[in-house]
Amino acid sequence: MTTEINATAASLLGFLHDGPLTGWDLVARAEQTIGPFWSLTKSQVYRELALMAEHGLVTPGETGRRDAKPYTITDAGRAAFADWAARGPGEATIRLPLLLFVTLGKHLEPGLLRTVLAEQRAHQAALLKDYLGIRQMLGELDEQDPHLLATLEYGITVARATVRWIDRLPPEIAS
Amino acid sequence: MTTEINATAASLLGFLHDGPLTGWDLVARAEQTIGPFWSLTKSQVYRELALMAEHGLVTPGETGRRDAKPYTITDAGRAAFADWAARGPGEATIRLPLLLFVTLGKHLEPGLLRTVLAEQRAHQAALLKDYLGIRQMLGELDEQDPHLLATLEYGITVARATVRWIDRLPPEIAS
DNA sequence: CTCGGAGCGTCCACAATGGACTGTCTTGAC
DNA sequence: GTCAAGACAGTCCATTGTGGACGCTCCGAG
Repeated sequence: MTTEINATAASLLGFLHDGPLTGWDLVARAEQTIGPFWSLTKSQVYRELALMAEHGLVTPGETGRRDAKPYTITDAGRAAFADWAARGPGEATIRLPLLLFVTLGKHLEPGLLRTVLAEQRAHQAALLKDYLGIRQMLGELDEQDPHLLATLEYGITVARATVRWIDRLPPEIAS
Repeated sequence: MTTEINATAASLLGFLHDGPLTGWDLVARAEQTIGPFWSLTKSQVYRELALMAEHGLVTPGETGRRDAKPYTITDAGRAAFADWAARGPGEATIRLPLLLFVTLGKHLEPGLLRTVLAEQRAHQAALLKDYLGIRQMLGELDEQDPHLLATLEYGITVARATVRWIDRLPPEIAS
């Protein structure tokens, strides 16, 4: 009978499979790996770590420099993680204020939607450029974790698709 | 000095521009228009409606059949909406458990990721088919709100991109 | 040496989620 | 015609997620 954990806790346990990490590290790790596709806040991370420690899924180590407290995954933690994984990924949670702007376009000040779309296009293009840069770099360092690569690839795919979508919007919208 | 509202309240006010709606209607409306790109729960909607009524952004009408209580947007409500819109769309919130699965793939039972990806491919393909069906239907009814169309188009673009992404994943992942 | 900023964590108020629960009306099977 | 299933409409609560303020500790540039 393993402890039932939520997706947030599961993601932390996932990262802890690679070795002990502090809360701070975990936030950074998530940021670097799934970045925009898995939001995680400090508050959340520390809360879950404390809870998981209580349930024995994780054990805190000696606090080191600057109060850094590394957590190590336990066997129970690994079991809980496997258990969560077996239940499959849950529903996605998505809130895109940009799309809200688009669907409510009719009720916005004229021209506002146009401006916002232009900004977003620029933003997505910049993002895409970043991703491509990272991919290039990883290729040169011949870092080859296919899972990270695949996630990056998803970012590239979606950013590209978004830019193309904006470019093909009919003139009534890009008014 | 208009009341500062959050994105959720703003979305409700946006829909109310088209005429009075009950909380239930608002949930349905959101579902039909931005569907997967703007999550809204009942609890949230009723809470915001009550708050907005308190602030005079919205006025409740006579409760009709089955306790249905329609809300009408006020001038203050329209002002608050315009104000929110002028501040621009905020940050997107995204949590894709599928991507979490992919990046943590290394630590999953062998084969699990493969299964999950196959399911997701099917899911996205079905979604895409739905969207295309809706687009077709709207075309025939020559319903022509370009904003709704644009949102639909986004769904199509992303679903398609996702399917292609899955199809092109390297064999080490679709192991 | 010192002081500004990065590393590390706590805490809190507020927002969002999901589901249990309660009622009301409609409809269609019998 | 009735009555059960299920759509409509809303309340409430526990849990989860978000964002920022705050407070320490250390490092390094000047």
